Amino acid sequence: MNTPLPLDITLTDRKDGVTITEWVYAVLRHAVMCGQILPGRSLTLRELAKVLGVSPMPIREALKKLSSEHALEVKENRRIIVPTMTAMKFNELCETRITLETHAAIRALPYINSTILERLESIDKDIDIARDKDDMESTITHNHAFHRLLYTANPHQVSLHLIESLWLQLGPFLRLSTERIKENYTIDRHQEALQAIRHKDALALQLAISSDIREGFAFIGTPEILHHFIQESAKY
Amino acid sequence: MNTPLPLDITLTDRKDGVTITEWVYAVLRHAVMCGQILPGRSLTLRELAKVLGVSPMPIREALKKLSSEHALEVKENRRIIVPTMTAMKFNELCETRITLETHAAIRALPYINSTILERLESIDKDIDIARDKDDMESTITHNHAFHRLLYTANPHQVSLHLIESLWLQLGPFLRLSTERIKENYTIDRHQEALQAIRHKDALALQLAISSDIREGFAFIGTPEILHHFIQESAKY
DNA sequence: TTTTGTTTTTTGTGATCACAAAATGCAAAC
DNA sequence: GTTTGCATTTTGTGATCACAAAAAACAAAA
Repeated sequence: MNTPLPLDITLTDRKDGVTITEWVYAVLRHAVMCGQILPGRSLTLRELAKVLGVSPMPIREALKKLSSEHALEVKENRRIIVPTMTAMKFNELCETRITLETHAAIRALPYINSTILERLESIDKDIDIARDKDDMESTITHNHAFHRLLYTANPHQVSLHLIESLWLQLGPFLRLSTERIKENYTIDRHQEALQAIRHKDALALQLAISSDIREGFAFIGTPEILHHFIQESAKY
Repeated sequence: MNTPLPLDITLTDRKDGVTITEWVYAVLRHAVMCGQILPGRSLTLRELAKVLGVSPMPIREALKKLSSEHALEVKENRRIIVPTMTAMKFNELCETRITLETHAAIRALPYINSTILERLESIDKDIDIARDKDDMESTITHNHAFHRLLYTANPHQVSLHLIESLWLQLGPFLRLSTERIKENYTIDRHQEALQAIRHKDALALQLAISSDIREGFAFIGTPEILHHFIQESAKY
């Protein structure tokens, strides 16, 4: 049998007016997004209910919601697991991210005013601070916030939830990159993106975003390293 | 108050091994996809439970799943409705469809063999037959099957469920096009797509798919007509 | 040691109920 | 006619329970 592995999940406070289901969803989503649960780990209603201190019902709804966003996977036996990964699927996810996010960025460009630009610059500073402190969880969160703010500048935008679904599917592998992210001295392309926004240069923005995404997964290095990561995660 | 409008939904048989929730989901999804429920219509657990002859529980799960795919919308008061539409949002949905589906088609192209090609040709014939019989529901279903088969030729494909989410969001407006689809003598671009596939011509395929999608909504004609449609649906 | 068959436990599904919040219906007042 | 206030009904949420299927644990046989 597999080791139980005690499920180290970041619990937040439940705000007023938030239903239990919504809170459970947010907690589990954050855990997946930040790679706190390894691929292949199976999740049961009663175990999570115990860990989060609620009845199985809200867990059920939250797990189902995450499953339909492909953050989790319902297997044939109805067991719910964090999806496993293949090198080809990983590549598809990255390429789809690039296609969808450059699309969203370009269509948001006309709506970006000075207020939004300032907030983007502010978030970019937060990312640098978090990275300097080697705070992985915070770096990921702020990085997502940067992209999210950019795309939602378009008030008619419909693609964010598609994009977030891709983030969720790649999430479990962000943890595996923790060790390598330092040695590789990864730097993002947000400065180039901001510059492109200031000049209202759609082509430059497209280039910046696609480079940002592609280089963000450069820690993978070679297909061999990715394959090693996948094998590693499959042990549990 | 609004008229109750008796909810005319196509009920199918429930196969063995399919859970009640899955069956309810399939039925409601098909209803939304084919525009059998008008935008703005609010759906309640107990009403649907009565119509489908099941307990409220599976309805609850199915509605939640459809909501997280943006096929339905959970309002602030927790009431679940078929989403309303704006002209700008409609446009965004179409453009996102084009971006995502051309991406999926191009990445599927290397995997299309003669077997798949034959099945695509077969489905295309089905579409023509259904259209000749003015069978709207069947035309829509076969058209989706054509696109779905094309994209899933790529075994590593991850974008289909994103694409289907867009189909679901546009679904409620397919019914509104029923009257106009005949007079406009709409024809699809599937022949061009098949030709491009035979020649392994990615650029031609991209053009065929994007034209197919764009012209598929040409019945909208002008923003004024779309606006009229939206106003019309808002009455209920 | 490995395999096979049987028992026990745990699992998700779905039904039912209690409850607070929201929607509705209806009457009195302007 | 229109608005305002209150009583009634209906709503989704979440807890609890029964149940069949799957998983796990264990025992007997090779």
